Amino acid sequence: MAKNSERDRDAAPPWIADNIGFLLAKAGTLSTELFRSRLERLDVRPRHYSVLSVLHLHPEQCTQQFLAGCLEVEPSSVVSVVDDLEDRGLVERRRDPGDRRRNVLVVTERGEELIADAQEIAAELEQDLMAGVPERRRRELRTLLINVLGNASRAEQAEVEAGSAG
Amino acid sequence: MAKNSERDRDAAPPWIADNIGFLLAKAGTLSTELFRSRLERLDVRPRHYSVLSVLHLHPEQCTQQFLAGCLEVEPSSVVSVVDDLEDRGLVERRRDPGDRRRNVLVVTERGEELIADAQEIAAELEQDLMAGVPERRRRELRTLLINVLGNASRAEQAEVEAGSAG
DNA sequence: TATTGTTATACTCTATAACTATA
DNA sequence: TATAGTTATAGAGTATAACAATA
Repeated sequence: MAKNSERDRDAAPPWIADNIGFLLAKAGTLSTELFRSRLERLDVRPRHYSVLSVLHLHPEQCTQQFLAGCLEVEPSSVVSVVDDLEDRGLVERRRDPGDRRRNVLVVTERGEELIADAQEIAAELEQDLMAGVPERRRRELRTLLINVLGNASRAEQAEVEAGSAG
Repeated sequence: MAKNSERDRDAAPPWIADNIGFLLAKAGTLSTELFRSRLERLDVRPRHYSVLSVLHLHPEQCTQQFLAGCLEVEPSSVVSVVDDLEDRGLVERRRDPGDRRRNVLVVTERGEELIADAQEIAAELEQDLMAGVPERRRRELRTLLINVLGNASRAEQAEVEAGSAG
């Protein structure tokens, strides 16, 4: 791929430029891969950062079910991420005394330190991805992406309903 | 996840709204999944559409290496996609007489028919994803995403160079 | 019975490296 | 020697389904 990287850096191939879906997919995977490689020095991956972010912003009574809902993944997928984080002493599982089925997740001090470092990396990445784009445009991109997210969720929901009806 | 889908449809969780990387990743995977599910009735997946699109737009002397370059994937990843397409009679591999290492890929008539159908699905999906967004904003989103793509490629390149230097 | 978390399993996508046949 | 394509293999990420403990 080395042969093409120079061209790729200068301009997107013309055929992709008019396909929003492809642009979104490519931008998503590229930025995730970049984030992954920069997170390596903290020995965590994007999914760990996602989980830690949610915990950081919802310090009270955060269960694995809640996490799965926030991240829109299956609860079973949360298990291994929390396992990793717990093994590394970044979070603790605590049985909820009020409902002993539940694990309440608590970020440790080391966890908070790592979150701070990871947030720095995330902010830096965002600066790099948005280089040359004025703040107004950045806000606009955010708004547009949230709009796409909403539309996509609606479309997905419509398909689910059509599927169960037909 | 059914319990959360209603909330998810109405508003993105607040913590993701200020993280461009997460928004990009989510929008990318969501739109790809949606595209995948709509392509199902043609019995192809997004990757097949990508390959067919490139072939459609570069009808002359398109090799697998060229494809890999356009799609920014490893040449080895192209093989199974072309296998699928050839098995279904949508493309043909033809040895380049001028350089017998090369396969020149040719879209069959059936392939062109499928491309037309798939393009319709892609256009419809784009309409759905962009619902409520005026044309001017859509162009802007495209421009911003291409900008992100360029920045990401540059950042990736910088890391590769730093890695091989340090 | 329903729900939380867990395990086992499988599937998709992609990358790496070793191989072949040509150049 | 280098390049085009292929194969085998492995890894990440995620989903599904069955299960245990608890409600």
